[in-house]
Amino acid sequence: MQIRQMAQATGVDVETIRFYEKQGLLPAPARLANGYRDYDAQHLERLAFIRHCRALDMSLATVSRLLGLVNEAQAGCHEVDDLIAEQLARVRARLKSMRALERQLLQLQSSCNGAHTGGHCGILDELVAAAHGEACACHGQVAASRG
Amino acid sequence: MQIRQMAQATGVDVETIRFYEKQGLLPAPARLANGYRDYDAQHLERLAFIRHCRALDMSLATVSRLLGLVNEAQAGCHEVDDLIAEQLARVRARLKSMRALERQLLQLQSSCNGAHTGGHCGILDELVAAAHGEACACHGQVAASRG
DNA sequence: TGGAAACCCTGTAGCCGCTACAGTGTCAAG
DNA sequence: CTTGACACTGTAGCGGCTACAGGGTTTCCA
Repeated sequence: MQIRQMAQATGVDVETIRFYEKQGLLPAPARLANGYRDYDAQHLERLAFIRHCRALDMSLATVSRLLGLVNEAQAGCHEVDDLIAEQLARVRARLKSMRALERQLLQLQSSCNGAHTGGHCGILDELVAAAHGEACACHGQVAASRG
Repeated sequence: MQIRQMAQATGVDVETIRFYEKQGLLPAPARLANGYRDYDAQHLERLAFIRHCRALDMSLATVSRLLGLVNEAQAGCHEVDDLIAEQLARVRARLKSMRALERQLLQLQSSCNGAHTGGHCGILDELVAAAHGEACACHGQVAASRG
């Protein structure tokens, strides 16, 4: 199975597959006589596993740890629990700050008085005022970050 | 006002301030005889504005556009509206996918049967099965992305 | 006067997870 | 024999910082 077939079967970009190999997430496959990569079913499964974990927004480092645990089966079961719990915690932390963001943006949006033809823009006024520290709901607030 | 004082006044890292200057978000300040940067109140205000927008998770490109509109006042009012609305849309899209993620992780967590001493790890089994495409709730799901 | 600590400067490299080339080789069809 | 689609390697770019290296300046204390 050549790289394009792997790509089509999993929906993963060809370059991304090579990238995963370079990163040590996918083992280097056999090569055909012409030097082309030749994948088997195990590679396919592993790639699908990686993408599933990535869909759960795990970092490649986390996926890598998880892949290491797959082979140990029950030995690493507690660790698997922990990894998932950590991931959930990260997702929840981001959710929390995203909800705060949404609230703030809504508030900002409502500060537009709709009178676009004269006077000042309410949103800009709010933003500038906030920059001054007056009436600012979000100082000290940290925006959602990747974990 | 030297760079450290700016940093302390705004809670922004010194290196980040220089970075903003390099990116064209902060105008280059005057220099003292020894070559040190010498900021004034306008820089302080602008930096605070930038940080406020960043706290709302806007990209530096968006902040830049917004800064351009500040000077035009009412002329760019519609554009300000649009920028905020776009930002809100981005935040909401991410919120949506984050909520999906949370659900999936919870489901995964509950699939651990708690019997860590024998048999298989339920979470790993689920992940592997999902990689096969069986019982997978998240294929085609795109994880939260930065916008 | 001398030396250490704390600051300033510039420039560059690293982080993450890709993505997008450039430059080259290989293969199948017309 | 050419065209086009694929394959390969290697490197640079994205965003938003962060962290150096390698230098200069200022301040303080002995």
